This record gives sequence, C-alpha cells and structure tokens, in this order.
Amino acid sequence: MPRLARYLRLLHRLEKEDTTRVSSRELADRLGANAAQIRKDLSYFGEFGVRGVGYDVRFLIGELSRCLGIDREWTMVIVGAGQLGTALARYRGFAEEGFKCVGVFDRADGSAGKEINGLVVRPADEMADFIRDNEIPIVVLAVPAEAAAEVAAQAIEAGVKGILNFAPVRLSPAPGVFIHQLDLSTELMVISFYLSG
Amino acid sequence: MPRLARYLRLLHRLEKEDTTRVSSRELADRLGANAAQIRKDLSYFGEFGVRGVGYDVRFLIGELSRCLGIDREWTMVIVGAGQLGTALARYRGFAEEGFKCVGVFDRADGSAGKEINGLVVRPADEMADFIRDNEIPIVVLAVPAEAAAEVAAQAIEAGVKGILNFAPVRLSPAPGVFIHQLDLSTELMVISFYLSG
DNA sequence: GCATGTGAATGATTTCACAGCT
DNA sequence: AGCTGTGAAATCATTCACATGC
Repeated sequence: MPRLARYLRLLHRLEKEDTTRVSSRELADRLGANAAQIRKDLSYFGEFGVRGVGYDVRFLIGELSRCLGIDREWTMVIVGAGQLGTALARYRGFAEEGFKCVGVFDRADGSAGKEINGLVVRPADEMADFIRDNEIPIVVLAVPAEAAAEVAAQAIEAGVKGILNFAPVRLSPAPGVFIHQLDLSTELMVISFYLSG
Repeated sequence: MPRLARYLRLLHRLEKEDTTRVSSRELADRLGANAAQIRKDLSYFGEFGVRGVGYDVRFLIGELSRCLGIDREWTMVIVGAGQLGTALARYRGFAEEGFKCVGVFDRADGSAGKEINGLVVRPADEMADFIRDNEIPIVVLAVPAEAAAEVAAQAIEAGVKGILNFAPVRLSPAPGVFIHQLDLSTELMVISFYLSG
C-alpha cells in the first residue's frame, strides 16, 4: 500500500515537531484524506491506537516501518548509469528510507569506470554475479526500453525479488518477483490529460 | 487515465513494426491486461474500432493522442537543478511525447548559471515572471521538501495549470490546477512492502 | 465468423455510522 | 466526551457475456 508510506512520512514530520499523539482526523486533514480510511488501513495490520485517545506517534512509526518492511536496511543495485540512473544513485531520499545502493552497472562501452557517490560503475555483464554473490533483493532499472527486458531477465535469474522499472516497457511477470513500473513520461501525460480534458 | 498512455506506447511500437490493424485481444495479450477493459477504456472516448475487424493502428494513435492531450506540444519548466532536476531536464522521453522543457530554475546560490541541455539555469525568483510571460502550463517540481509548498504557490499564482511534484510533501490543492504527486522513495517502499509481507 | 461496444454482474475500495473502550 | 476499530452501505472499477454490425 502506497498510502502507508505517506502516513509514515507525515508521522516522521510530526515527530520532528515533537508531537507525541495524533488522531486519525488530524492525519486525514493534513493528508487530504478520509479519517475512516486511515483507521481502516492501520487496523488492517493491528490495533495501533487507543480508543478515546488516538495514536502514539513514535509507536506508530515503529509499527508502520515494520509493516512497510523498512525497519531494516535493503540493499539494491541500479542498472543504467545515464542521466536518470546517475540521479537515482545520488538521490539521498533512498538511503534515508533504508534503501542502500551498493552497485551501479552500465554497458561496458558506456559510462563504465565513472564514479558515482563513491561507487565505481561496473560493466553490466558483472551484474548477475554481483546480485548472486551479495544476495541483492532489489534492482532499479534505468536502462533504455530496448534493454529492459533482458536486464530484468538476468536479474531475476540471479535471484532478485523486486524490480523498480523506469523503462517504458512492461516486463513479463515472474513468480516470486515483484515488479513495479514507473514511467516518467506517462506521469506527464496524466497531467496533459487533465489539462486538455 | 494512465492506462491510455500505455496503450499509446504499445501502439507506437506496433506502428514501427508496420502493423496496421490490431484487436483488443492482441493489445491485451501484449499488455497483460483484459480485452474488455481496453475496449471499455477506448469506447469511453468514442467508437474507434470496426466491429469484426479491430482497430486501425495509426487512426487509434491519433485519437488517443488527442484524448491524452498530446497532439500538441506542451511547454514546461523544471524547478530545482539538483541531481533529479538535472536528470529530468536532460531526459529525452519528455520531448518525445511532446513535453518541451523551456526553462530550468534553481535558488540563486545553487547551480545558477549552469547550462543543461542548452538551457541556462535561472534564479528561482525569476520563475513567476517567466511562467506569466510565456504562459507556461506545466511545472515540474524537483526541489527539496521544505521548498516545495512555496514554489508551488508561486507557480500557481503565476498561472500554471498542472504540477508534477517529486518532493515528498502533499501540496494543497488549488482550483483549476491539477497536481500530480510522484515520490521516488514511496515507490521503493511499495516494493519493500511486498518483499517483506 | 469475428471483434467491437456495452448493459449486467461481479469484485474491490471508500465512506458512513456506530458500538465499544478510556 | 473523544477517538478507535469495524460491520454495513455506498461508490467505483473490472470482468463477463452477448447483441450489434462488418
């Protein structure tokens, strides 16, 4: 659930503001959402609140982090060291949420040897072994559309469990592998759709 | 509808492969979707197909482009010339779909003066006038979370109609302005949620 | 015969409304 | 009194199945 992630963000901000308790209503107001929705989302994972009182911010942060699987550190590799891949590798937001990029790969004739964030860009044909040896669970694909399917297949073969794909192609699903598609142009089209409609 | 954008992309690929006709079933197979869904999505905008035959690829591309509002060129500006903003400004996929970045802005003390893709990064306080003078409809926000709300307010004040916001904060809605949120860390959390759940 | 377009059926999600606890 | 947790109701989305037209 992507909503849980947004709740968690807001809770972190509340914690910084030294708020210790919060009600579903307050959360809803600040998120532009419905209070019942928030309660239902949370109650799906357990009874985190106290009736008549609300939720303890710090406690809820802990529980939500656990539910979202970010009470641990995830390692990941980024494939594609072009503009987008480089930006992603440098993006601080990932590390802040516990997603640590431990490898960047690109075609040998591309930007190999380049250093990003203290990581040397390695040739793509070393990716599979790297994933296997280090048991990397997550791959971020920032390669051109033509290359995406093949890289994904190699990564899956090497044991990856989740793929975040920025290339504008649908990857064929594989059992036990969660694939999440994110296409930047499509996001802009959503806007143009609303602007022109 | 983000699905329409995916249909359109596939259609473009089919056109390149010199396919002139396609059925909802074929589209569905290649997209991993349901044929009825596709027909319903399309029929919402008009009767684009021919019974017993299917859809004419080129014709459907034209109609879909129109529905998605990308039968024209949209101008946009990118605010924030950090890693992400720079990558977005250089990203070719936008121009390919008709989204032309005509201005990049950043705080004066930041990367001002830097050149990206032939565009000089301008100080952020010139943004509002630029938007007004050039009637820019779309702003892409790639600024830190703290700055997002203020920049958005200025852009809206200056007449912007759509905002694609990469900062991890919810922007307060404004009448007549379509705001689309896209938070990269949240996308990774979706993956960790599925991997750990 | 074949594939669209669409009402009807099913399924999922969101919201309401209130019982139950502090 | 105040706020959670949750069945029931309402809304929204997807899928089925078939009449309609090439």
